[in-house]
Amino acid sequence: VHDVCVLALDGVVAFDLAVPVEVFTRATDRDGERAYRVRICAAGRAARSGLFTLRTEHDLSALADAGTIIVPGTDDVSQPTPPAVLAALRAAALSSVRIASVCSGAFVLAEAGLLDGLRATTHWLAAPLLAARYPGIRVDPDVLYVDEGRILTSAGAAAGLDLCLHLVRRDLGADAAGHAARLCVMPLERAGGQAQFIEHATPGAGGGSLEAALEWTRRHLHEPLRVVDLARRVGMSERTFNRRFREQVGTTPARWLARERVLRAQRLLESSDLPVEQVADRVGFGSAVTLRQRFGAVVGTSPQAWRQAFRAATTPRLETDDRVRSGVAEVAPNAGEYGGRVRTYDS
DNA sequence: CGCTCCAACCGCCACT
DNA sequence: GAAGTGGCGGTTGGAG
Repeated sequence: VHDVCVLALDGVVAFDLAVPVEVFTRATDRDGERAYRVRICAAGRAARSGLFTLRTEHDLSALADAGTIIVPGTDDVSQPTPPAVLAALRAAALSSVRIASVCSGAFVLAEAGLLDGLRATTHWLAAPLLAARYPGIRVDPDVLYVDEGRILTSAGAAAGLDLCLHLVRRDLGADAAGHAARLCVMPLERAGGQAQFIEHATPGAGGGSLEAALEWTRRHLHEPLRVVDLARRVGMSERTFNRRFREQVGTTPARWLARERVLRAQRLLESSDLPVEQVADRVGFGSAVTLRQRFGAVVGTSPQAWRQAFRAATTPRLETDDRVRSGVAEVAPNAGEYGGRVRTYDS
């Protein structure tokens, strides 16, 4: 079982802490078994948090054998992180562990020197401060999360949810992530590159929500779809449709569409033996070449490699744990839409 | 890998 | 005047 360790610092934001705890404790693999072992650890086994103090069974030594470390935000980024915590994080980073921050947790990673030279994000309010304090970090204040492979950062708390689901999708596949998302009653799983600001459609106002249109589109992914036609379907000009789309979804129609097609393809690869050529066709990509290109940008690996890693990770019951972990590490060493070497998408 | 072509996107602006 | 719409055209980037 993949080992997730959530680090509780003094002043930890309860919501940031709860999100990974809930997502990872509920996520299940294909056989319905819990896929993660989740621990909360804190220096001295205790952490203050606003209205309460949290006591836990694990101290910082738990970081040493974690597969994934999550660092939630704290309420005061001007407070220096205890040296012992920084040391434990640095030591852990030397292994193959994956480290992710939520919200202002990015400041802790930065302080530990783990973000130098990397792209990263944090809550939009704190982004300027992060950039000013650590010039070596390429701070992107506009995205929900940044995946640099072994190091991931996410924006405000709700983006932490998107980040956790993203990790589940990398580890266990699109189906498991979709299931986890439904447990959270998430309306849509958002891509990392989406804007932090999304104008929420006020019911009844103006042209109305695009949600129905998105749903229709998802059901017709396999058809050739052009933006003009989608706009016509909802009775808007292409120009207005583009505008509404950016406001409500946080990205452009074509990018959203490509991502939806990739996620559908990912599921098909997991659940069927269809050749890549046919998978491409079924999800509406013009060719297998196009599928491979887009798939790589989103998932960080090739369709064929994903299928094999997925099979290897889920079929045999014995030794599943190590295979999940190492399989992922091998397949997606720098995965993600925003992985350093992977072609970036927005921005 | 490089080339060509065209859809997609977006700034600008006139118009409701 | 404020707010929203949509057409135009230039640039970009994706598909083949």
